[in-house]
Amino acid sequence: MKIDSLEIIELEMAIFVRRLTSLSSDKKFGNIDRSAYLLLHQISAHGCAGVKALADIFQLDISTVSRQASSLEQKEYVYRIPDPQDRRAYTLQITDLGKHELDEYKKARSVRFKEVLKEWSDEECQTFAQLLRKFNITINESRAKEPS
Amino acid sequence: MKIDSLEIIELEMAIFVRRLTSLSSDKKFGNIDRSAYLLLHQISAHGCAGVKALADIFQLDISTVSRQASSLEQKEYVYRIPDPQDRRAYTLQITDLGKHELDEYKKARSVRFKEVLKEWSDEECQTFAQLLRKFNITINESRAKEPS
DNA sequence: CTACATTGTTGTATTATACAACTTTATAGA
DNA sequence: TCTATAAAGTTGTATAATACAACAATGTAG
Repeated sequence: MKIDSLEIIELEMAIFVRRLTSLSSDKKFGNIDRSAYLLLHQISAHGCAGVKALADIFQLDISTVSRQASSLEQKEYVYRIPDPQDRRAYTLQITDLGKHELDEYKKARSVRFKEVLKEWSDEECQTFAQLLRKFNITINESRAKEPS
Repeated sequence: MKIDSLEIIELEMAIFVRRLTSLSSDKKFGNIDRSAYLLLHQISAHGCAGVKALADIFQLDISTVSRQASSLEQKEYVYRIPDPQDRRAYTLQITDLGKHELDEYKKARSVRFKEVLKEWSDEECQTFAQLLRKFNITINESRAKEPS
């Protein structure tokens, strides 16, 4: 029944976050942490954006993203383009170095997941990938509808 | 192909952790956080255990678990039983109050997930639950084999 | 008996985060 | 047009979860 599944999901998600958190910090995979990864991925895949927009996307405080952006800028993984329309604002653009690091990081993570999932069948991996993606979309939608 | 799935999993997991982290802290669901929840669940479901054993299970530093345990003890969600064989050690036992709070917390989380997943079919929920559980078991095994 | 190992605690540092105060710039209302 | 308010970002400060190191008490093996 669906209720049973929900209870399993509820518990397993808590465990899952714990496991993934230690998996991620296990190896720092170079200079990038999960936050930086998501930021870099976002501007690399979906175009450059300002601090505010990124904070909205990731449901983080603007100040948090501001610091993450500074850190990325300091490492020269991104640079700022002033917004000609609005002199308060700017957008973050990924640099070649940033693209390179992002790629390396992705590769390192994929290697790790490949090893963890080496006994899983293709089908299981595909299904899991789809459901994870669907969950992320779902939770994003559900968040958008709610009184934040 | 499996490689493609792995790349999706790799990215979606990072997003997933971000989403879940903000989902969990969104509402503090009472007095319990994720760490406390996992600790309480562990000793409730799998019997009482000492700080060392719990740290091993969750891949946390002993000092971290020690503090979490103190915090739970202070809230009277657990109590300590000295180990008669080893006077350095003790085990943590859940109290009735602890059981109650654990239950409430589980319920609150389930309500939240139920809402997020309300449009999902029974089958999808079941499959997702199974794969999450399987992933947690897999990652646990893979960890055990490795040079920690 | 001595040396080493183990369980747990506590001090300290780090990291990711939020909130609040602030600056600069934009916009809307009188 | 002037003024009040809103918005984009930054920086100061606080908190929470974590790790590492130093330590105390106890156990174990040579």
